[in-house]
Amino acid sequence: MKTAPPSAAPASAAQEPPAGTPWLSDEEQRVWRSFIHATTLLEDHLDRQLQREAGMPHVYYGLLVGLAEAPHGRLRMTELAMKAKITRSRLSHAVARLEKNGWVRREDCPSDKRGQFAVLTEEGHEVLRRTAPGHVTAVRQAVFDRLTPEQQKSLGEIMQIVAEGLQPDEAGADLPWLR
Amino acid sequence: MKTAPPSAAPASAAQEPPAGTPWLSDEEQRVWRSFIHATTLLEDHLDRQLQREAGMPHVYYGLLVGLAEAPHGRLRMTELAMKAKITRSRLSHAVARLEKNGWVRREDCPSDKRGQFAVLTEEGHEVLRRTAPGHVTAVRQAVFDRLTPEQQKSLGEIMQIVAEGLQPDEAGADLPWLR
DNA sequence: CTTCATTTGTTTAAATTTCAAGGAGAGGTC
DNA sequence: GACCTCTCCTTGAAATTTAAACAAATGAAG
Repeated sequence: MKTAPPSAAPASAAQEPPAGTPWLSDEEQRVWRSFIHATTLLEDHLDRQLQREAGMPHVYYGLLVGLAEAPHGRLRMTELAMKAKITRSRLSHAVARLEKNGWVRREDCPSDKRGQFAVLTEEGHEVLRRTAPGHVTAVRQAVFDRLTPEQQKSLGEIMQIVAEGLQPDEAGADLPWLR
Repeated sequence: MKTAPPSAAPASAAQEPPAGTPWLSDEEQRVWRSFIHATTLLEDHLDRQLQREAGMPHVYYGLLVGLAEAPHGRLRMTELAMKAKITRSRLSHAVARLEKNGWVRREDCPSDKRGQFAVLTEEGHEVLRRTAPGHVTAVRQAVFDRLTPEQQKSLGEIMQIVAEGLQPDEAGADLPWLR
C-alpha cells in the first residue's frame, strides 16, 4: 500500500486529481513531509525559546526587529505588517500587546490622520539587546550549524523562490494578500 | 549601516553575543529572512486554501491524513500527536473539534483504559477525497512547480536534517518534546 | 462641493493554541 | 495491599489569530 503524504493526499491512491494536477510522487511526498515537520518543529522551538527568554512569541520578536531596522525605530502599521508578512488586524493586536509591555509606542501620523506609527521604545531596544544573542544561538544550533555552506546557499535560493511565488505584490492580486 | 535579520539580531551591530556564538553574517541573514518569509506565507496560503475548501486549517487536515495513513484509520492519541508534531493538549482540542464535524470518532482502548483511539469516520474519508486534489494543487503551485529536481532533492535533505535536529526522540530529552 | 471607492487601522467575536494543572490507570517496589 | 512514579489524555483559562464589519480619512470624479 502506498503511503500518503502528511499533508497532501489521503491513502486512497490509484487515481489522479480530476483536472491535470497529479498526486505527489513518493519522493515528493517525502520532501513535503520533511518540510512540514521541520518548519513545525522549528517554529515551536523558537517560540518556546523566545517565550522563555524574552516573554514573547517569535512573530512579536520579529516585529521589534523590524522596527529596529527602520530609520528611527518607526514604521507605519501597514509597512510593518507587510514587512512581517502578517495581516493588519493581527498587527493591531500584537502592537497593543507590545505596547502594554512598554516595548512599543504608537504615534499619530501628521500627514495622514488615519495613519499610525509603531515606534520601538528604549525598553524595546533593551529587550532586543538582551535577548538577541540567545535567539541567534537557537537559530544557529537548529539550522546553520547543521548545514554545509552549499546547503545554506541552496536553502536561501529555494526559500527565495517560494516566497516570491506567494508574494502578493508584483504580479498577481494585491488586496487579500493571498489566494 | 548594517541591516539586521528579520528574526535574529537587532541593528546594533559592532559586537558579538557574549559567549561564543557569532551573529549571523549578511548572507546568513538573507537566507534566514527568506526562510521565515517563505514559511510564513506558505502556511498562511495553505491555511486559507484549506479553510475555504475543506473548512479546516492545515494542521487539522494533516491529522485526518495521518489517520487515513494508519492501519484502520485508527491511531492512539499520543501516536497521532507525535506523527503531527503537536502536543497532546493541542490534539485533544483539535480532535474535539473534528469530532463535532463528524470527521473523527473516539474509541476507548481495551487493553489500556487510559488510552483513546482517534478514528477517521466515513465522512472524514469523504472530506479528504473531496479536498485532497485542491490541496495537492496548491502545494504543487507554491512549491514543487517552482523548483528544479535538484532543488527539490536538496530541500528534502535540508529539511530532513533540521527536523532530525529538533526531534525529541533519539538523542536528547523526550518529555517536553523540545528544548 | 458632493459622491463614491479606496485606504488605514481598529474592533468584536469566534476559533485555535498555549500553558498549567489535574484525574485516572498502569507499573513497579516494598 | 500500600505507595510512588510515570504515562495518557483531558480540562479550563489565558493568549494569540482569524474573519468580518466598521469608522474615519483620503482621493479621484464629476
